[in-house]
Amino acid sequence: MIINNLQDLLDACFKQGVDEGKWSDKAAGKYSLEVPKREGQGDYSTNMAMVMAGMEKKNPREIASALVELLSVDDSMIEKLEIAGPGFVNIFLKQKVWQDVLHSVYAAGTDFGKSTIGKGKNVMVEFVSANPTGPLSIGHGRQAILGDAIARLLEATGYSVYREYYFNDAGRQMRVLGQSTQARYLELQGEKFEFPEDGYQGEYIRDIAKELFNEKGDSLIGQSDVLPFTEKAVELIFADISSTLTRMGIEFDNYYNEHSLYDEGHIDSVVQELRDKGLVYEKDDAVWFETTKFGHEKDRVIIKKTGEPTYRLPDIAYHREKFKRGFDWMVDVFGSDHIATVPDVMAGLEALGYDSNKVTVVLHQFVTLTRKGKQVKMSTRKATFVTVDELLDIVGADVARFYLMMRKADSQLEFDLDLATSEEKENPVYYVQYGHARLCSILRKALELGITVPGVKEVDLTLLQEPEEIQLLKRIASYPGVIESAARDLAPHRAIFFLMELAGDWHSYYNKHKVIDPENVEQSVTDARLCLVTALQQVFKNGLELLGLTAPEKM
RNA sequence: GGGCGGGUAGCUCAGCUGGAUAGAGUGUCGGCCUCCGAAGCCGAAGGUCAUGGGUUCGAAUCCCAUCUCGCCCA
Repeated sequence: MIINNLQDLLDACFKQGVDEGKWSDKAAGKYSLEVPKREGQGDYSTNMAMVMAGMEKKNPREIASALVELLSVDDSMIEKLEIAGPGFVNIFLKQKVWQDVLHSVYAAGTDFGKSTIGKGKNVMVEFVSANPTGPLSIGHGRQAILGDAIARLLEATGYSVYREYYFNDAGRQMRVLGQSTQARYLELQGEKFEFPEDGYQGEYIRDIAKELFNEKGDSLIGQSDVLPFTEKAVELIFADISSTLTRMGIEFDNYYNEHSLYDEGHIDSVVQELRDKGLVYEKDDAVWFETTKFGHEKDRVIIKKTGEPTYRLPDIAYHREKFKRGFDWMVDVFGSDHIATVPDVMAGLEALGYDSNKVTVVLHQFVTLTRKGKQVKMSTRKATFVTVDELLDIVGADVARFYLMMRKADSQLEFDLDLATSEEKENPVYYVQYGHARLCSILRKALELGITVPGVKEVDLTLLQEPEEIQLLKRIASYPGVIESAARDLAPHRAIFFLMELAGDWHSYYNKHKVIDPENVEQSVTDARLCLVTALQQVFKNGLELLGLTAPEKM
């Protein structure tokens, strides 16, 4: 990559300065090389002179001019050097550097943008992990898309990725689910029924009851055990969830049942192990874990006096299993309402001798849904929510995906249903996809006119020198770095922003310059531009598909 | 009361390890199709980066305090 080459050159110059006694090595690693925000400030810029000025007690501009002297030895990349402002050294590169980017795109093809920084490492991404109590809500949808996008980015940077969905189909929550289903079943047949006070009121419970009636008739009327109701509900709800995930293009490698932690004795063994290490004690008939030994303010109960574990215990046990299964890195994608469990799990893992730094938790804020300018309150229990399925019915998978990964996880995400459902509104998804379709359209046009698209080695790339062309080439060149940074910081929204910027550059170019125009554009220029178009199409496609979006050829 | 996250243009939000004159989309206003697709482009207006201190060559970014919104825990 261009910036890497330049960084190497800069480092070499810094070292040379040290060797020649121009300055000390105190600033090593402290200076940076970045892309200036404004036009006219170079393709790249370094603050090295300013960083050193304080340390060396010298005038920054003097240091800058010494640096410029060292840098100017290079004549392969650098066109021009400037000292500017308080002591920036602005570096202008030769056009050829940008034009040659097309060679990289052609050579890499569908792999352009991918890297190998994660090669040889196994990472598990745990996400969604919704219990089977109802259809996926928009909040789950955000998590599903975010988790999947993170997984895709990690794959693109060379990691071996394993997607896991963790769930619990036992306990009080499930009993209430069964009771709710039973009540609807009885109601359906005109029998007396008692709806649980905190039961699930959604319409889907009635559907499950109907299904149960279709299968079993009235044979369950006298049934006192709720188990058959719970089981049917779980079965149907899971089928519903997994079909929703499939619609969004999400597949898991594994569904991990919390219950297996009990069956296989992992819960007991965690308690035993903590006890052996003297980190557990009994008080008020409950079992406590001494989290204060890990810097927490108070100890935590792990087994209540009823004998039931608190949620912390299975969470710790589950994560210990992840370690035992040999993952080098574990990424957990949770809603911000799970924040409280995180420190406890981390303390548990430390207590058990594992390195909790290998677990990264991505917490995302909630999705607020607005409809006709008003916020829609969401609750699974009361069923006052829009499901992911309904959303997909309305806007389709591409729009849903795009919107749900457009924001960084830390920000609340406002999903305006009116905007998303209106077909007249302009939509950033279409803006990007249209960019791709437009490229395809030009290539179709070339085909119609009998113009063959030349290979990148057969054209004169120096003919790509319009400012808009250089801008596009720079944008293309930045793509691999964007993907790398998005993966490193688990921030898919950066890839989305890249696509919007790429589309913006392309649409502007399109409106100003013609690719195919035999009367006004030289054949050699058309050839070079067709190569640019082909490369752009590749980058659009790579970027869209990397994020699970489609790249339509026509719209 | 404690913890976490947010507060940047009318609205929704970017802004990466501190950098030069603050960014996009949308909305508003004004232009552009005899021309490869107008789901597009060009231009204009719009800001005390919540507030007050601090750190330094330099702060939307880091530190402290305050206000405020959301989530969680007692």
